[in-house]
Amino acid sequence: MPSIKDVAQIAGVSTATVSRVLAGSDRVKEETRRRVLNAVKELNYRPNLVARSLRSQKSARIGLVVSDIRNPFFTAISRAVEDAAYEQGYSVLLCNTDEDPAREELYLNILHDESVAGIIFSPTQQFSARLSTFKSDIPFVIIDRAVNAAQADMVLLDNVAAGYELTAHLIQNGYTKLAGLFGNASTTGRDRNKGFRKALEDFQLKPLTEQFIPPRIQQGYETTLMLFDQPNRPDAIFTSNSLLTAGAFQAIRDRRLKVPDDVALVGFDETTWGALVDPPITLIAQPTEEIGRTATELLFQRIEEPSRSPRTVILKGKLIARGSSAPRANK
Amino acid sequence: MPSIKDVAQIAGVSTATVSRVLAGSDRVKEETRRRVLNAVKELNYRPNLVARSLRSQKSARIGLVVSDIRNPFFTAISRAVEDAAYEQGYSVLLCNTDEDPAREELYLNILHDESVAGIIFSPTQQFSARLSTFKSDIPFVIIDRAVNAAQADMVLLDNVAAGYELTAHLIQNGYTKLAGLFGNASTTGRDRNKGFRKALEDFQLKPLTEQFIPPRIQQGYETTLMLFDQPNRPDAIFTSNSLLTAGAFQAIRDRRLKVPDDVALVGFDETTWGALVDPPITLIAQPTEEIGRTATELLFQRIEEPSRSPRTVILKGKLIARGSSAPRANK
DNA sequence: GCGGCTAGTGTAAACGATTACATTTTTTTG
DNA sequence: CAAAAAAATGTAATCGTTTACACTAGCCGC
Repeated sequence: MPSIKDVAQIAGVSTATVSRVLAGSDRVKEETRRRVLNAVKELNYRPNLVARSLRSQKSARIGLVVSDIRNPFFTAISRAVEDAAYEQGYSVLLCNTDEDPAREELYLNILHDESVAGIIFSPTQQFSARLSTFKSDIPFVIIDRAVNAAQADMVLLDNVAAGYELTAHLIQNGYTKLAGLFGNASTTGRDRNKGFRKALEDFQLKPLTEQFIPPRIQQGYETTLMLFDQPNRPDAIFTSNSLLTAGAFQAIRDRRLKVPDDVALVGFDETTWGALVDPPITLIAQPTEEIGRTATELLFQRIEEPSRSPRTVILKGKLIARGSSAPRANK
Repeated sequence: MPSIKDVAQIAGVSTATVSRVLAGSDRVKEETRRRVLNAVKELNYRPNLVARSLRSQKSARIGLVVSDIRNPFFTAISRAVEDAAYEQGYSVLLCNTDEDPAREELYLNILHDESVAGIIFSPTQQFSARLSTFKSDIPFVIIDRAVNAAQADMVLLDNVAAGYELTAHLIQNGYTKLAGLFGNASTTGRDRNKGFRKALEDFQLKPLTEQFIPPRIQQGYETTLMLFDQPNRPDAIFTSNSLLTAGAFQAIRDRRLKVPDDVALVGFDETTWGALVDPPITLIAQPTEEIGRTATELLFQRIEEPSRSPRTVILKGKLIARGSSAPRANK
């Protein structure tokens, strides 16, 4: 493995000069630069990033901490972050917390030890609470979930508005007995619940029920079955993320109910399957590409200038109305 | 940020001793060890992995290079790899090639520069061809796709057998005019095609058509529409991966055809949606957790002992028969 | 009582880059 | 043309570890 010394020797210069050429400094004669670049090519030299990192006390790596990579939302986000990062010559360390605060702590430590330049992070609710006490020398950007300790950069969806819009859509299409399934792992579920309530209130309705449960397919499934076993059955189910939507959909099928005639179903996040099932699912699509890209850009800006005042970017979701919430037939 | 020097000073020993304690060497007096550990705790010292990595010329990072993180198969794999790696104290650098050989090369270089300890890699077909010439000092394990240059560790599905089983299933259920959609980016599609052909041959049938196309939803969609425009329409469609399955399914819906009465559909990989659509999709499920875990273990073994003879692990898929290929009604 | 062991510890040289500072070479200028 | 300024390059310290080697102290056997 050639090192900078080998290059220096071949080019007949000092390592300092090689370093300068590679860093793109302009304080180097054109002819020297050529000699160095030739030597680099000849040896097929590539600088050792570990050494560079140690000496310069920074690295071209960022960490991405998500709560479940199998959630299509986070898959899409990580894809976007990775693309944006690589465009800037950064690589991405991906961490999966499974909504487990202990794993969150573990991974943040690891990322710290790895000297990442920054972290993009979707924290659990438990962690958010401690975030104010968690003072970090590493720049970070929060995505998807609001945290109170507002001295952090954030990229969020306007969840209250989205929840409102989705609920209003249901009501306007004639549904009145609404049940809500909300993820309990983050503020996202709570905010979407706020919008849900607000819409019901504005239309002078009451929610049939509101369930805060772990954001898992299985939980969505079980809870939905349970709803159907109640005497007063909902005519529409609002789910606050795609895993719950999938679980609810499955439960509806297993009970051989018709969507939307027996029960309507709406949720969040565009997935492969949302448009494939029959009927296709009405949902609020999040601009995942934009969220990931914005978060990455915000992070780079903060790395650049650590003391800049924190900013929060709030993006709008887009209602995609489909068959699962079609206007209610008169009964 | 405390360094090993600070710890040494507080404990009243040399940095060498601190290092020995941390490395778990036994050549350290019990009392000294206690003093050092106390100092570590007091300072909340965490060793700098970059420095360690530079000095010891190894790192606790591995690279995972997949062709499309949005493919649920790779999502599941990366999840499994990450879990297995972290159990050993390793972190994972995730790279996305999009089936693009240029990006493959880029990322392999980056991983090399980052001094990863090893790489888990699903190469494109183009790259596989060059793999024999690509001699790397970094241990790596190939997953999902066979490469000819057999001096590499591999973890593969028995794709020929899986293709055979899935095809035989269709035939036994009464379908005779089979069309096959195969991904053209890797050997996977080709191997599954082999099984497809073999089964047809064994049952003395001829394929209606075989299409090798990019493994994208859009391609699956367009190709399927095209099939329906041919005079001789298939009564069953075999797809070699879940993105093609999704595309085909969409095309079938758009043409308002009934599954399986008008046309049956089978594919690969368990996805969230496979069981949700109506009818649910018959498929070969891959043991993703096992593939990821095995690959990671193989990689650690090779890191441990670089000269060991390469081994190939071949795992079996599991046929999950569902409605989309139900026995054909007599016509 | 002395050479040889062993256990425990310290000293200092790596690892491969960057960079402050020093030095040399070239150009400008009065 | 000499002095000053600017440009180009080199020297060597440094980042935070690990580790080969050296060293000390205590103990053993003869």
